[in-house]
Amino acid sequence: MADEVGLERLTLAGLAERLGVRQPSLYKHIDSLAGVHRSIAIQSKRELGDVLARAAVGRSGADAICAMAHSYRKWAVLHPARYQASNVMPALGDIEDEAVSIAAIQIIADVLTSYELQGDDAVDAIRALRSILHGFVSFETGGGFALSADVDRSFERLIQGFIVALAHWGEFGDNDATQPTNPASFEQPTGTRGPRR
Amino acid sequence: MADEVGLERLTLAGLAERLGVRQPSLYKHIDSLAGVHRSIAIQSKRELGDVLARAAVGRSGADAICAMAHSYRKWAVLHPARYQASNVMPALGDIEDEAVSIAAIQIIADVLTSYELQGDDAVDAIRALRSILHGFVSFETGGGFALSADVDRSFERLIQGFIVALAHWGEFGDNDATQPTNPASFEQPTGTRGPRR
DNA sequence: CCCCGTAAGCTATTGACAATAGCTTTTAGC
DNA sequence: GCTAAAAGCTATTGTCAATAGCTTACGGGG
Repeated sequence: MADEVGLERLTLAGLAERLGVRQPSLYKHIDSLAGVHRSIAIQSKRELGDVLARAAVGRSGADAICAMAHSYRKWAVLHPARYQASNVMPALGDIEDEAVSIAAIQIIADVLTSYELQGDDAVDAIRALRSILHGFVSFETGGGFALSADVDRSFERLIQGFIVALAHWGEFGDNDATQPTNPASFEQPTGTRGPRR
Repeated sequence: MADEVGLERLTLAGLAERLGVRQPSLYKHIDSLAGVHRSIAIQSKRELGDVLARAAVGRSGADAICAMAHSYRKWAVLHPARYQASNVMPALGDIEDEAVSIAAIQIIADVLTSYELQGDDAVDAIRALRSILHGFVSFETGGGFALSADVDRSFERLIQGFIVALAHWGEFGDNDATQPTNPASFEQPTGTRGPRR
């Protein structure tokens, strides 16, 4: 229902109607609307993480980045509301949500390991890749690319550009790559922090 | 108020209270909540466009891209709700909204003209730059960059990476740059299309 | 077979909020 | 000072989330 009508127009009234049930009856199965949003977010993060992991298996380097990027985009376009939900930050102290959030981001981080970036260099690369993917997909799913020019081609270009930039990654920035590694572990999704259920 | 409480928690009830007025009195000045959102969006797009234009004046090439990117990010971080509003797509046929949307995107396009990209090559570059900026800023304003690593540095890295990729722009993609130019003219913001007031 | 506990549904109601109708007060220009 | 527009108000409606409290369907153990 979220993917059909949009996350913000997912109402309990409408959901109950679809289920052939009165609205208060839903509360035998859910906590609140916020709880539903949280469930969708967690499920979506898990799904996206799985999709990305499956895309990257058996690949490395630029090949892995490419495969993952295309899977990311495809999944997001197919499930726009779920994609949106996957970018909602966990509520403070929501351990389960935090876990799946980190897990999904870790997949992206892992794909970059073959470039053997250290410390902040790696953090920068992960942030860059996440930004690129999210930015492009946001515009695409939101209808922000109105021109007739081939969107597939634009995306391919963007990814190839990132791979080129990665090859030169050490050449710009202050290059004080002295921090510990495993840098992705605690980055988070974006968006307003989810309510505490 | 939007920047303080968030765009989605901007209520007419709350707005009226801040103004020391009863909620229905607001309708002497506004059409609807959707109309308020539209006004915020239009004003925000205009503001962002002006900020970008001011940043790029007197510069060209990588210098202009850099200056514009940093102004973009700074404005977005200072006015998160307005930034969000600036990415809402105009309602179908909303000429004024469409005009300011295109104008803002045109600034970004203009900054890339010194690279003399033709047709789809230029469209790809504009889409790439918009994606990069929007993706990064979305994560930053949404708290998506949780690690302690320097966010300024990550952003600088991302922009430098894009500039490097731009220098190699002809080397990847199908390179069928045969379409007419002025490619930004009708791209649009992202997000769900705004309601018809 | 019945009893009982639980799961799942229902009606009624409340409170927040957007929106409209219709009336009254302010205020600015002549 | 008069008048008309601007700006405010109360009262009300409709949608939606949420809670309270009751009823029904069902399955396992005595």
